[in-house]
Amino acid sequence: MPELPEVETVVNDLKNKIIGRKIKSVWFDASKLIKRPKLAVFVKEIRGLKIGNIKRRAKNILIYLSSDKILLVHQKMTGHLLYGKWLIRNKKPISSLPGVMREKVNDYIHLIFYLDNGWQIALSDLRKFAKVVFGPKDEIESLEELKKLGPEPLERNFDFKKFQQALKDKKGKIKQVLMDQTVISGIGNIYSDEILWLAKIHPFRPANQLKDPEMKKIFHFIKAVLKKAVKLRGTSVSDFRDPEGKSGHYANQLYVYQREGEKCPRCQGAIKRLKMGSRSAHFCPNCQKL
DNA sequence: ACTAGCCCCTGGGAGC
DNA sequence: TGCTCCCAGGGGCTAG
Repeated sequence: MPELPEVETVVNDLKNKIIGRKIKSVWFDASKLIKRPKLAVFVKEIRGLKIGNIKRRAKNILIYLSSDKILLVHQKMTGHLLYGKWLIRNKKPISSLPGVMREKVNDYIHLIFYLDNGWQIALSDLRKFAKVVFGPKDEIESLEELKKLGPEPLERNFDFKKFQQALKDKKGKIKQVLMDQTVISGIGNIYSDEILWLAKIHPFRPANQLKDPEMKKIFHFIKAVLKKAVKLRGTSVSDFRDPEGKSGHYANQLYVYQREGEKCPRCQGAIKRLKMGSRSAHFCPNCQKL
């Protein structure tokens, strides 16, 4: 599932490929992914727009277009933004790049933007959770879902004071607080598990009861883990792919995520998985005491 | 105003 | 082999 490092990878890759290109037309077969505006308006208004900058905000991808428009894409669980060439056969996109194996994810392409250089940006999504929103710049930027987002953990001005401030009054379990996009943006289930294991903090600890040194450790590993994951182009443990369909390399750096029953790399104890709401937390009960 | 929990969705894996 | 059931989970939404 794409978290900050995966989305950052996608944004950086797309920057090199599609800035300056024009969107010629659109194809789709799952209109539910396009939340707004109405389909007819979307198809009509996006045609001919030129791609300016591309930015990441939390796990959202913001594609700035001419005419002061923004295309917002959230990949949610299984969404991929791909750059390639596809042909529509029997209403399904088939890769048309010579020598490129037809990837499984291509069966799940539900939206294609045709560019003026003959290439395409495609949104594939097995579970159809992804979200696409298009509209005037000021309208998109003032969407509640963007405005309520917490600070970006990798930004230089996100210092320990800001982190402390963000955790203050948060009675919830630290893992859930780390994943709360209104507290800090970009962290999901995988990296929260890893951060807390490295910091030796039990995922169920109430956030506002953490001592300063503990908070410092978490703060340190938030930056360290996310930076390293960005460098390694993300984690492909479920099915993250970059725009060329390639996997990230952080998966073999994982210490606890999806390693239930395996030995803790630090103390050789057994890694546990506990339900936390509708999510699961992976941790070492020996290293991470409640 | 908060939070806990359901829901969206579909493939993969376990169990029989 | 083939069926059923459970699981993965970001975030929007609702009920309490």
